[in-house]
Amino acid sequence: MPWIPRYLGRMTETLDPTDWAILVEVQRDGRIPLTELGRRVNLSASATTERLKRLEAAGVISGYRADVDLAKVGYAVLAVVRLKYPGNKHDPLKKLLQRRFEILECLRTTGDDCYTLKVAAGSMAHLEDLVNELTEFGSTTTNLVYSQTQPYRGPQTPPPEL
Amino acid sequence: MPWIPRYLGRMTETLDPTDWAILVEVQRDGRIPLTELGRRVNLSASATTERLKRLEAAGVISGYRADVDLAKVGYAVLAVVRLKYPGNKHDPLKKLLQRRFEILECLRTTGDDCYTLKVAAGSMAHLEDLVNELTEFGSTTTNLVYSQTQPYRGPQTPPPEL
DNA sequence: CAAGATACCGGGGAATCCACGGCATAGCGC
DNA sequence: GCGCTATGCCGTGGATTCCCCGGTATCTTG
Repeated sequence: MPWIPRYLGRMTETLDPTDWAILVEVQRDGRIPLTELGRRVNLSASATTERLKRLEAAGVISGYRADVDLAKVGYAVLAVVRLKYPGNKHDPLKKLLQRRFEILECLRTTGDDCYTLKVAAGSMAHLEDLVNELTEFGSTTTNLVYSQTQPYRGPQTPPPEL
Repeated sequence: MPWIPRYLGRMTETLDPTDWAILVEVQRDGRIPLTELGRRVNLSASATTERLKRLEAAGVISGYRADVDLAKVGYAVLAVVRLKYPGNKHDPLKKLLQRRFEILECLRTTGDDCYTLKVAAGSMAHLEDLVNELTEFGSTTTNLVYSQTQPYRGPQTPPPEL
């Protein structure tokens, strides 16, 4: 293992292959015991613990989350809504995000549509009600999701040098 | 607490307010100890364990994941790419998903653009390289992400009756 | 070469997880 | 009403895991 100095708190961290192996495993199973994790990455439990703590302290791992099946809890409809947002009063939208938990994700982007939202609804009527409220902000474009060809996965390797 | 019969293995589960409280907590912190979780939802540790196991067995909780900060591991650029996909040979795209881990998510949707992808890149040159490869399948529309106004969050309440 | 820093290992006490049996209540059949 | 069963909750250990400690090897620095 080459010696690589670590400088914490920086924008981008210096991660060696073992760190990446740890990240891959904890992204796959966030509740894996540290002894098992150590076995997977060929390290003792205590060394694995130190690396994991460092990754958490540096903010590389920002937290652990349980993954909930939307359909199983009653959200049968998933949709992507793009919102063309005239003007620059963005506070009302933030208010809406705090009230409407059906909005699962909201990305501000370049291009004609200022925001791209991922929303979940229990029925088409529910989705219509939600889009109605969004349309008060600007024009919307809604696409229903057939299936998640690739459910969200985190980064698995460092980005290539380009 | 009202008595509610439970039927596992169905498309949608019957969840009472305590189940939802558990879901909210484990989505916020997937590594919370069961004793602490029980305290939050006013239940003993063993009762909490049984409910959690049931939710896992029923597939309501599909797994636990560590959340990795993309910028901290070198992915400075996040983008939404919409892909207009002529024809119906979808296998090559699946191959690409297995090879290109920069594609974090892929949704098949209704509308003019068949697929909506979320991709991460280390630089604009890297993103260009990636979009070039996607353009071989069909025409693409790329929007860079300024910021995640609302990072992904799971469902917090049952859907309203509409 | 000595001093400091980094990364790893191993050990032992504390906390957690897990499986068991017991208790209370709701629904069901008689 | 009266048993019987099923469900949900609790409490108790025994096994596992976590967490903090000191010790060692290697590399950097002066």
